[in-house]
Amino acid sequence: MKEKITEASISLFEQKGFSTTTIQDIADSIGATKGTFYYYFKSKEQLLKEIHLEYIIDLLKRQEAIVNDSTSNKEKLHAVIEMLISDIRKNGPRGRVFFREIRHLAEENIRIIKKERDRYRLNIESIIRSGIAAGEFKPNLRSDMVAFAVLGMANYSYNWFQPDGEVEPSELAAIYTSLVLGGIVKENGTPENH
Amino acid sequence: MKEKITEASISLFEQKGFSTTTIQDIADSIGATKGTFYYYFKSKEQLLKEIHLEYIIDLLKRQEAIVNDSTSNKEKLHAVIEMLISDIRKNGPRGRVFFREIRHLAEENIRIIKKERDRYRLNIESIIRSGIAAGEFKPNLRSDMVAFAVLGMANYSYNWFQPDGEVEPSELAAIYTSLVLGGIVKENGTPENH
Amino acid sequence: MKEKITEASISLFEQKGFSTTTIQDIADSIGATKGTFYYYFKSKEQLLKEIHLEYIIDLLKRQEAIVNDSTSNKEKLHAVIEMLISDIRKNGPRGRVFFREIRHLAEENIRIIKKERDRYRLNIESIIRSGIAAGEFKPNLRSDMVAFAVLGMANYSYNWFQPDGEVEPSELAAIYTSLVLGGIVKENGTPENH
Amino acid sequence: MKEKITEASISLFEQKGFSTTTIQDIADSIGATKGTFYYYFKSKEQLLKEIHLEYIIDLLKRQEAIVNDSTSNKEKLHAVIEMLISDIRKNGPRGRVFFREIRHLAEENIRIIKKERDRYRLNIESIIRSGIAAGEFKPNLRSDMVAFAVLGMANYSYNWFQPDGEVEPSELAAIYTSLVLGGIVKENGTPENH
DNA sequence: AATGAATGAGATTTCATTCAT
DNA sequence: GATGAATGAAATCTCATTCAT
Repeated sequence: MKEKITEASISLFEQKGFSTTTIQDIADSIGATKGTFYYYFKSKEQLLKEIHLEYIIDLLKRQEAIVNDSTSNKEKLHAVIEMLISDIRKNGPRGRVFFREIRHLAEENIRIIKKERDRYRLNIESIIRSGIAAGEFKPNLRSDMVAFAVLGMANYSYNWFQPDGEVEPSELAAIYTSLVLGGIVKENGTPENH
Repeated sequence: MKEKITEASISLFEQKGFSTTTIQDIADSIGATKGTFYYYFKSKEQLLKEIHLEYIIDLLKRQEAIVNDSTSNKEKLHAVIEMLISDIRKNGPRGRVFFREIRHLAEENIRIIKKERDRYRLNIESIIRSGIAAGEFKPNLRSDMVAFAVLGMANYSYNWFQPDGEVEPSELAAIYTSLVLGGIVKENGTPENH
Repeated sequence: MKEKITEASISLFEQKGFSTTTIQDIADSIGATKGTFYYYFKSKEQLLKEIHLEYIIDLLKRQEAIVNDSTSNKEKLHAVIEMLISDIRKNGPRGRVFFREIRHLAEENIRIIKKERDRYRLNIESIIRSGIAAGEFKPNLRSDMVAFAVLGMANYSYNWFQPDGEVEPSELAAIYTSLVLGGIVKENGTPENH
Repeated sequence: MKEKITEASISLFEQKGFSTTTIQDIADSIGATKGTFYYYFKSKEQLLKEIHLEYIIDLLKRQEAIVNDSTSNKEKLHAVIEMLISDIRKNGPRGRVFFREIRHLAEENIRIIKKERDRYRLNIESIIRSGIAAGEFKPNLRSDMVAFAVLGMANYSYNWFQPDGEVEPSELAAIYTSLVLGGIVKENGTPENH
């Protein structure tokens, strides 16, 4: 039941936004009563917090599994992008709620979540830095800004990408990886993208 | 006074979000009363609509000036990115409200704004397409996905970039343009980007 | 267990008041669940009723034992005051709940309790009346008002008297009896207060 | 209107108790809406606080006027008792709310009110002490306990005394003063009280 | 004897909006 | 132009109570 409430809430938060979704909406959407909601959650905010925590913790775990892999930094970057994008099919709504509604958490919970989110970003930055050190990437990159660029690109796809549309998630991941690695300029002798 | 209300509202919407900001908050923040607000605006939503319209119309106008320039597509892309990022200093808050709060407009207004926003995106897509046709960019690019990538990257900077920090807006624009044009991979014989 | 619930409830009702204390509070305070509460009590009000009844019935029984004693009316009055005050140590919380929360009983139960409470008061009044008739007390006293005065004095002590403080209950009872019997004015030839 | 709300609330709080009285009850009883209530009061508790403060501040002011009079301590005591009792006609309900509902204030407000209430009591104690020093009262009295006794007696009258009944307020005040000053015991040579 | 899940009714509070002045 | 009073609809949350197990 708690699961059911959470799923229904994610779906509603995604469609209408957190503050526009009422407890009544949530209760109605699963055929229960408001009382039931409060039996499982202390408050609306606590529900949001749980949604955020579950999301980022799972994402971090999977990301760190990739980072700890022994492949090249190019491959790591590809894998991280692919993970984010192919996650849209299963976790798109949860992701969108995560990106959009953090503001509605209490100060303290915002801090907790932001720390994890920063860790996620710093892991990407660290792939870039390792790649520079290993001679895989250009020497004078601002690894922090590149990390932000990758995140912006990938996160934004949650707002428009249709995983069941014409382009497959893995295709989009390939396109984005290629863009980040090799850019878009046509050059003589440019090797095929990966 | 209408101007004053708008500015105060943008600042509050940015900090607390549209639905969490009350008319009372707005009135308080300019030392007026709620009645005054309703003298200048029909409703809270109408204010939000005006904020959105002013923002996107201005942005579009400036973007289309760039697109109609006779420079190369590389340069157009650079100019578009630079415009977005250097706008953060002056219009950061307005931009953030634009990106985040569109959901709170009425259906019909959402449609109106989305049309303009799409036009903005399609203009970028069209730069990519022209560049491909002109042989400036790689031939097999998905211009739509590239446009989304550029937008994601640039828009996301509204969430973290400090225009008065260590990196100048034009620097960040250069870094991002370079990334999009030439990627991050170090290659023999790769010419310096721009 | 019923006993345990009652004791815990008295303590909570005393601290937080009847309507502010929840069944959950009661259950928590004895490490049980709300279901358990309802196994032993039909409702929150029934619990309050039992608390009231037990209290007043016991008090009445003890009071009437005193009244039926063959001692003087002065002594009876002293004994009644002493009983009330020395009861604070053991039954202070119950007494405070009794005095404060009667309003939350159902009409009918209020009537029942008030009848007993009145009987308690009328017994005091009757001591005064007997004392007047016996020439122990002043002839023109309003025995009803004197009874109210004694009750007010004694009951109020439930709100401030610390039985484990500097003054012993029997001392306070002596002070109050002396006050009621002989007043506070210094007079020539006034005998020492008992 | 604020006045109207306050009066209506006092009457309801007296009849049903603070926590059992709803904002809806209050609004209904003056033919207004809940919104109106919240236009004038921040919360239910703030209303209660204002009721408490107004009551005790007014009472203290009047009491201290009496205490600063140049009359004898006997007369002061009489005047204080008379003031309390004759106040029942006009302020009975407010007084009952004051005595019963303090618990529902927030910790901090309880502290504020209790300080004033204590001052009221200490003023009575101080009359007793002065009377002892002046040789008006018996030398070995516990002035603190006597003050509590007077307060208990007088306050309790708020619970039963009908100012429009057979006994006049000033009569009751005389009876109580006489009781406190001279007691109830019939003695040879005891002069008439007052 | 005890519990955990569920509920329904209602309580406090918030807030966009209206309107007479 | 501007305001203060008032409102009504709705939102979050509470809680006594029931009931199947």
